[in-house]
Amino acid sequence: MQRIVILVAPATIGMGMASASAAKKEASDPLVVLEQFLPYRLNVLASLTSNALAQIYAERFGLSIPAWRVIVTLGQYEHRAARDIAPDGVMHKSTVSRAVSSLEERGLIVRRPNLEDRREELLALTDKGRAIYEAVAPEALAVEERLMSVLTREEQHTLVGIIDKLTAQARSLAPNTEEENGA
Amino acid sequence: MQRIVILVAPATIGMGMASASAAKKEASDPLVVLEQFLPYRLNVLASLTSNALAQIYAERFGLSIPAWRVIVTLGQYEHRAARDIAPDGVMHKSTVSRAVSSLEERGLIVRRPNLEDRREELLALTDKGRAIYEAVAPEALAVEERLMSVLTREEQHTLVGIIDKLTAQARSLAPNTEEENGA
DNA sequence: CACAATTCGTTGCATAGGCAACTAGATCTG
DNA sequence: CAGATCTAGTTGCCTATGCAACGAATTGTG
Repeated sequence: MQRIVILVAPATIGMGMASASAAKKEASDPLVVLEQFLPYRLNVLASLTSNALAQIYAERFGLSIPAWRVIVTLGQYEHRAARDIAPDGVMHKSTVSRAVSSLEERGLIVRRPNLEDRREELLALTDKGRAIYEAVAPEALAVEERLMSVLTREEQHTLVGIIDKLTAQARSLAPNTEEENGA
Repeated sequence: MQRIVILVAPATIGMGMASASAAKKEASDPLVVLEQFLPYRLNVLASLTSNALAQIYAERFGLSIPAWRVIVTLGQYEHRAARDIAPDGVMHKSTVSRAVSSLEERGLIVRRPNLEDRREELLALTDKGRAIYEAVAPEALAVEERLMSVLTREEQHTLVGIIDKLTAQARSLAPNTEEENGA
């Protein structure tokens, strides 16, 4: 089912607002139309998407989104320090720290001090953690698959390039903190 | 010295990734590569984008993102009930309620009981509120403009269609309540 | 008309997560 | 080597916000 956005042409200036339907009347000259504002649309899409996933992570595997990101990263790289969990600094280090603690308590990952640099600890999945990883990953991929299935091959390909470009640009527009900037 | 964030732009699986640390060995067969996982990428992009905007809203105008959404909606529709603020149910009603209270306290909007249905209240910008709207809206549009400027015309056009499709699909994948956070 | 069900909006509660201060360890400067 | 500076990770604090219960008003059903 397609959601239809009806675009109403700007109303004439000076129309009375007496009737009840006035509540939905457009202003004379809206500067911004929220439903067309790209950052808003991106947020709506991202939220819907991660909510669908978060539901799976939480209900079926007891994982928060930060925890999922730790798990999947450790499935990807056998050993990682906490600071390398969110490669692009998307998660605040305190968020990672708490996710790691919680996963360790549940016995899904282990921390081993790095003898070459004792500030950091190397993380790795336990067997139990790997089992969860192997159970949740296909489900996550299936959701991604179902999402993308509404796009043509060409659109899928284009989208990846667009996201690359926009992400790089968005990064340059947020001149913020350089490091573990939360996002 | 300064930590360098390495941006890998192309979507192709990175092999020659110049890594700073030795602990980046890839696992034998990662099921999911986080940096290529679409929902993750969408979240990163949406977060970066709304962070850039949130900074403007907050620092220059003292507005939270929910407050901005209320303001821009009232700039678009002269009178609206609170429940129609987030047309697609992206904001939880309690979030809207709190944003509305805060904006009213600051004298940026007024609430008027709807005599035809006294459960709801109609909201409207005050002059002060409209002034802020007229100041912040162009800035928001400028950010959107700068974001989109890295895309070709065709990509821009394609993107809108893609977001429409993906949003509709994401909605159908999250059958339950459609409340959402934002940013 | 009475009463159940629904809707709008508010609020108490609990939790997530950003921020900043802190500890411990490493690195850089002289 | 000593002190300054930087980095990894933790934690207290605080705000934002989802949830659910609630009151008030409306609508639907008999």
